[in-house]
Amino acid sequence: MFKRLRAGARSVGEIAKGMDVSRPAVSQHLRVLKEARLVTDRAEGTRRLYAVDTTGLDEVRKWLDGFWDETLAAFKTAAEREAARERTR
Amino acid sequence: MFKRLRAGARSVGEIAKGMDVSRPAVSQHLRVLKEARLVTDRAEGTRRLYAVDTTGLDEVRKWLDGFWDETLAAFKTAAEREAARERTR
DNA sequence: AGGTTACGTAAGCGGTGACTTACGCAGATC
DNA sequence: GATCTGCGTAAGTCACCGCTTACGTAACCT
Repeated sequence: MFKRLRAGARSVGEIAKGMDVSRPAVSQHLRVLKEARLVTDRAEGTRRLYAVDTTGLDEVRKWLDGFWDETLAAFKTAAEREAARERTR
Repeated sequence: MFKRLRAGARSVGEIAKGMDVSRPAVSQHLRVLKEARLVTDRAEGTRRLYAVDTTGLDEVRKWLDGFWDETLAAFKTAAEREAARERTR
């Protein structure tokens, strides 16, 4: 779903076509993506175009960066402490 | 769970203590983390120490980097195409 | 106005995943 | 050898998630 939207704005029907799920299922997915600020929607006639939303994307990116920083930092200190413990044996 | 392991090697009981799930539940989680190469385990007497595995961590990191590259690239070209379409109006 | 298209939403259902309890087993301690 | 500790695993239960079907609605068309 998200990979399809990366290529540009798409209508619900276009997204659903070619996927092995029904159109309402796609709508429901788009709703949670919208709530997560990962997509935006705008009406165009009877159709409804969805596109990726950079705001939520940036949030995810920042969160992940922080996660990696914390993980690597914690792992580094843990490794150093482990090495120190090894040395005093 | 993973955040606890970041601080260093922990036994199953230590991890389970303070969490709102039972010890067997923690064991099951650790099993899937182990299969995903995200943790390693070594026996120490009757206890079993778990620690983060950098190999699986690197794989995740690489996959995420590729995902972000693809996403941003696709989004960029989509935005440019959108801008061009706007200009010819 | 009537019909068609494209969509969202409610209702209902099945499968799956995460948990708990119960049990078995290896290692330590005496 | 007996017991205790720490753990993994099997079995069973339950809530939740994602899907489909059915229906209602707004915008376009003639």
